[in-house]
Amino acid sequence: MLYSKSAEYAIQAMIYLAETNSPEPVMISQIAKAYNIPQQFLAKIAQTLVKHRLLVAIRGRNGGVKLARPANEIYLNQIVYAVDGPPPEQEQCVIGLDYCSDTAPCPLHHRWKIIREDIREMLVAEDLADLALRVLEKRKIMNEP
Amino acid sequence: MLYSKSAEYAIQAMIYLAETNSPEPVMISQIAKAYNIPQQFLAKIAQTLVKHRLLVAIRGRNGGVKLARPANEIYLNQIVYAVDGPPPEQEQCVIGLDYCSDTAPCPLHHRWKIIREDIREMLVAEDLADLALRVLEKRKIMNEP
DNA sequence: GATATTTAAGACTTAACAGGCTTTAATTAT
DNA sequence: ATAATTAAAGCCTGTTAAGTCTTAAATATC
Repeated sequence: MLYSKSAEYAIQAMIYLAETNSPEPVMISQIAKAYNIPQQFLAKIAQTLVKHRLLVAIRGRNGGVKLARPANEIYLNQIVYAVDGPPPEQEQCVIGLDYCSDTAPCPLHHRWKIIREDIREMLVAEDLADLALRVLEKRKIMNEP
Repeated sequence: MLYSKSAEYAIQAMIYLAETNSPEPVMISQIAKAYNIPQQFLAKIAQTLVKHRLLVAIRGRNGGVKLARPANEIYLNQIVYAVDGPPPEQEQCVIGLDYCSDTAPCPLHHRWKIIREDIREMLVAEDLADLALRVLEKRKIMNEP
């Protein structure tokens, strides 16, 4: 809906790294197992994240990946942008009209604009440290009977 | 974003029919030209809309398609549903977690729930008569110097 | 009834996404 | 040095969305 499956996996993996918060690198196989992500596929996604400097990779024994900077400095939109590519220069009309603007709006323009902005804000506002914390809370709830 | 390209074309075509508001059927080729939709592709989409009783098709000379009922009784979500298929039984978690609910929510759950509901409401609320009217207004604005 | 016109239907092509498999390169431990 | 381990990189496969092409069926006009 908001991003590709690859971006979804990327978010999960980054959250996992923020959760464990380990100074040592974490193996991709371990992340894949924890979130049930196809390992080879995640490996390729990780490469992209390394290239975009969201992850740092260490090869060889005791290798793995870790966050390239503190979790509270990494935001969802950065991850999505890195994996799915940059958002379109010009906003696309929601019903696909060639021309659609504030002054000559399509029927859904104003209503959609608000929603689109809400989505943008959500992805811009949420950082990995926050997300990891709330995932841990979720685990706590789920482990209670 | 909200629906497939096919559904987008379907919406455009249905709006066109609501705009012209003709008791006579309108040829698919004419609709395709008006909204710059690949004709054969639109023909196939139209078949789907006929099967879902949103359109009525008349074959042969002077044939074409027309709305199966008054424009103000056709809503966007019905079109999207017809073309893209029914929405999933269970809402998918926005970051792809296996289990995610109000009581054990993923980090984005509450925030996303509101947005998702806004989208649903938009598609449920807008009917073709309304949309056609606003498209006509748009045209008027665009034809002014 | 023959013909032209229009949708219906199905096979086919193309591109992108999701995922798998194998080899290479880097690094650590022995 | 050598072997083991781990990410990097490349190529291959399956699936789906998007779009094209061809033939069949229905219908109005002549």
